Amino acid sequence: MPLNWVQSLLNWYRENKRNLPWREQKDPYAIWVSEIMLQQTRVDTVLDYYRRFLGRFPNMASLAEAELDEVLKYWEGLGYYTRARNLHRGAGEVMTKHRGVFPDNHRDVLALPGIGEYTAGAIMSIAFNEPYPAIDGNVLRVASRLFLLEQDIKSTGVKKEVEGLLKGVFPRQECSDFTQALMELGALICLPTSPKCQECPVQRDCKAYRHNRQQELPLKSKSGRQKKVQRYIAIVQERDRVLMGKRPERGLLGGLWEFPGVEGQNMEDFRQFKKEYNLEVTPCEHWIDTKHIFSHITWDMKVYRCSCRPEAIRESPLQWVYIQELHNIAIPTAFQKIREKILQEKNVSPTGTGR
DNA sequence: AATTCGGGGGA
DNA sequence: TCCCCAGAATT
Repeated sequence: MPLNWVQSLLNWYRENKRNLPWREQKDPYAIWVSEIMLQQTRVDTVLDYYRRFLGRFPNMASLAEAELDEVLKYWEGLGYYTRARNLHRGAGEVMTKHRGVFPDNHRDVLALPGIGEYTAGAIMSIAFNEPYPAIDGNVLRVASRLFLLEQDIKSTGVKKEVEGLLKGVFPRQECSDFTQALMELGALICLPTSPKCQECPVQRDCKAYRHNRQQELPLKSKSGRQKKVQRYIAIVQERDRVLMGKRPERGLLGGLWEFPGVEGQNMEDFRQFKKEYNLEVTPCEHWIDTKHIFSHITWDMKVYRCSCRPEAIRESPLQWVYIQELHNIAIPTAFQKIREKILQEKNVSPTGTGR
């Protein structure tokens, strides 16, 4: 009697799984951190962040006691910064509501901030070995081919269908490996384009392969186009300090530091500084241009060295930041080039930065 | 149900 | 260029 596809998949996983740092133990805290980092983020990108983060915040208490700004600094460049905020807040909730012990039931796990259906399922199955499916992009792609699901995989109906199908076949003693095996198959074999069906452990059970339609699946609705926005940025320096602002907690790049700037069509929009920052600046020297591409927006940034009246700064929400401190605050990738140039200039000509 | 939210890698 | 990635929260 041939093995069913679940056993075949499990056998393949145990032979071929990658050695990843979050697979070296079953600590729910460490699994939690890894799952949050891996949301919409590739494994290769996460590896270094994960090691540094766990080195600094090795357990729930250390994370809960840390300052949010330091957590954001460790998240700098990783994107989706709400994840870091929710991770920090979640650690606080575990300390106060669960006596510092990560909850081991689905309801309480799902209630933590930043944890949705996928992450709750991942933690319950991987860390606690319980039969809760974790349906991510990989699993949806694998399932759409394995079961020949011909609807948009982003629809809630397909997710519910996959959830039901997986719950029906969960190997009760091997939930942890099963969840990870499905994702590993999607990451290594059942690729978005040109899947490696010849190496696939469940080829025999794959409906899409049987009908030679694996290239057509999964079906997915198209995403919108990206907008282009010009952004004028003012670099205001005096001696060894530079003017910066902290972005609001909510919204794009929430809670991170930025060089003051406004969106606009032309130079005249520098006047908007008065509205947005309660600050008047006089653009004087065009410094550099830089570009940053987000998922849906492209920032074309025109950067000017500026000056302003000292009293205007006191009335603005902006703050002077020592240039040395630029290393210690969280600045989004969009502004890294500007930061580097300021640091470079400071190091190269320590006496000649004044005008 | 549709948008928002980062950033990087690959076709 | 566009899509994709161990998605969640908001509207």
